[in-house]
Amino acid sequence: MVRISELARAAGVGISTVRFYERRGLVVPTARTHGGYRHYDRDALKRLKFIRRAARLGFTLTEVEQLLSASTTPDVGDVITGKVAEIEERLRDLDRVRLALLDVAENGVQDQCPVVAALSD
Amino acid sequence: MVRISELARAAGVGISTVRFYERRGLVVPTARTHGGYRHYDRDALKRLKFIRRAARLGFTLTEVEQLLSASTTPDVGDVITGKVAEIEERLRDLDRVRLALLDVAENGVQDQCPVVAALSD
DNA sequence: CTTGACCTTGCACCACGGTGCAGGGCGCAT
DNA sequence: ATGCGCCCTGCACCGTGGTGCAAGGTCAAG
Repeated sequence: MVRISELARAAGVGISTVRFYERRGLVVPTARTHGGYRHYDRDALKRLKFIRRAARLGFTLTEVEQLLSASTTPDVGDVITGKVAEIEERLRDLDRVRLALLDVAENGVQDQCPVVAALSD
Repeated sequence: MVRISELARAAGVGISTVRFYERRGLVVPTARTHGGYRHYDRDALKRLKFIRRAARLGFTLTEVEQLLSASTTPDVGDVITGKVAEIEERLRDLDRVRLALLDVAENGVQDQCPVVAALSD
């Protein structure tokens, strides 16, 4: 059980950010002391790190919430099917950018910019 | 050569957004009429679509700028090497989330949430 | 039982990425 | 040359995702 400052430092985020995520329902303290201090277990750190990385991948906090709830909702299937399809599209797009960049690195630019072409259809 | 409204509609964005991207240097009109009207060629549409999709992938507009400039800067190599590495990390993370979701769909949640576990180390 | 570090809430502020409006000009068909 | 619709610039505003501050309370060591 750690206090908020320790949790925040471990996850590389600010204390205010942890509290902000709590308001959004994403990371809830396991317990509070008599005086109101938040206390977190080891899972909280995992959730925090997950949120940060998912957000970096372009998911909104609302989407992150859906991802987190995917494993606790009764009808898991629907949420997951949609999210997986979404993710697969992103994977395709990301990989196209990657390949286009490598193409530019190797062959230079021929007629039109391959990076732009990668995502423009 | 099309006017701004036609370009915007074709890309599925607002006119103000096109002008906003222009201020950021991302999409510049090919020409202006005597009276100041913007005119765009076919490439502009490709760039616009690229920007939108790259942004959806979690790239900031500054990063999008770097991606677009990757093919026109003199020392292409450095930019690209960094960007490709970045992208590969995202690909890994995204794919972990995808696999975790599929795992939940098939096996349900065992002890700890696999989706969280996917990105928490 | 005091002291200093850390915590609480509430609220204000910030940057990013747009979005919309006002006041005025352009361009083309009639 | 007169409409009508579209365009121009400048500026103000918005939602999202945080970040910081003030005023006060808590916790643990000494």
